[in-house]
Amino acid sequence: MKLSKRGEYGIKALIDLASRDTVLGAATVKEIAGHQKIPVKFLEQILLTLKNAGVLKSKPGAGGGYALAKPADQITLGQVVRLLDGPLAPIPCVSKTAYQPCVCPDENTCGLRLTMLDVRNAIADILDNTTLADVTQRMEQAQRQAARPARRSRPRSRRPAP
Amino acid sequence: MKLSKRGEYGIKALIDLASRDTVLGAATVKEIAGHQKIPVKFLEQILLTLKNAGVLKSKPGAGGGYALAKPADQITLGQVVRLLDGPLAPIPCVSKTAYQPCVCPDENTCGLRLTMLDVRNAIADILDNTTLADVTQRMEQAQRQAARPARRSRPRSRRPAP
DNA sequence: AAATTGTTGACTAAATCAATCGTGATTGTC
DNA sequence: GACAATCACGATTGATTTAGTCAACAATTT
Repeated sequence: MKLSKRGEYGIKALIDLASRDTVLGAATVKEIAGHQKIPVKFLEQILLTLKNAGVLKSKPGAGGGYALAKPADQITLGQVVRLLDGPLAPIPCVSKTAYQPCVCPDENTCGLRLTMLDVRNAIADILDNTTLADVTQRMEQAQRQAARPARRSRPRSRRPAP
Repeated sequence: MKLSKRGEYGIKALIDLASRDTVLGAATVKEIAGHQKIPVKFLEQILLTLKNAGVLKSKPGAGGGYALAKPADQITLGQVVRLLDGPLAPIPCVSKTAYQPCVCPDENTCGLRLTMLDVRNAIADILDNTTLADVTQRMEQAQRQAARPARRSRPRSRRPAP
């Protein structure tokens, strides 16, 4: 059930790009790699496939680099994970985008399939409804909460021990 | 985000065992492998680790085989997947059972982590609350529904074509 | 036009996962 | 007690994924 390094690095790079000032525009592979502790050459591969898929655009030459090809609220994590990591579904017979039949005699009564379908839907519900913009917004919110004293840890009245 | 073959085969084997008549008791590796189309030798490994973890018990020799070590409603898919496939969490820094710190400067404001934590919780909610008994029960229900004519496919009054 | 900076693509090495093979040890039956 | 069935274990092979390298190619700046 785990996300590959490819997917992890790809998302981190996209978040990095999305949380930059939009005016700054392009960032170089080296910058992102250094900032996010990602092996440079591996990141090149990843950004390249993201570019070929239309998620990123790049400008070669001096002063060039990578930038988002569309607004951050139009890029979902679901798209990205599927691109870099393959289908979200734990097993192919519950995938919507890369369905493959399995060997069981009847898919509609297969116990494994029924449960894994739930899992797939739960994952897809989250990732397909979370955009890069959502993520950066949530990060900023978390940073604001970290800055001011946390409300939850405020001491509250205690009951006397029984 | 995918389930390994090891996990898939393990769950299938357990479902197979759980849906047998409890009186029948043990089933042999060969039987299960044949029934579920699993390579015999691979299944041996899997059932062995399930036995060592206390999920299965085995009786060697003629007339022997594997059986559940405890009632089906006390075995959750979460346990099984973790045993055979490792932690449920997509990335180690959101795992409850196998937490590993990640490289990001602050885990509490890491965008990737925040989203993947949601995903982990969604997966765990399902798998840790689904027992083998739940699965077999659901299978029987699906079979009953498949047997009688489906209500949804009943022909209904059609509108005239425009 | 040359130098610099950066992308592109092909290729290789290491690690993990899936599956198989061979053999030993244990139990029940005749 | 001998035989057959079955689990137990270690080692090995092959495929896939991950990671990293090298050598070209493209555009911008001077």
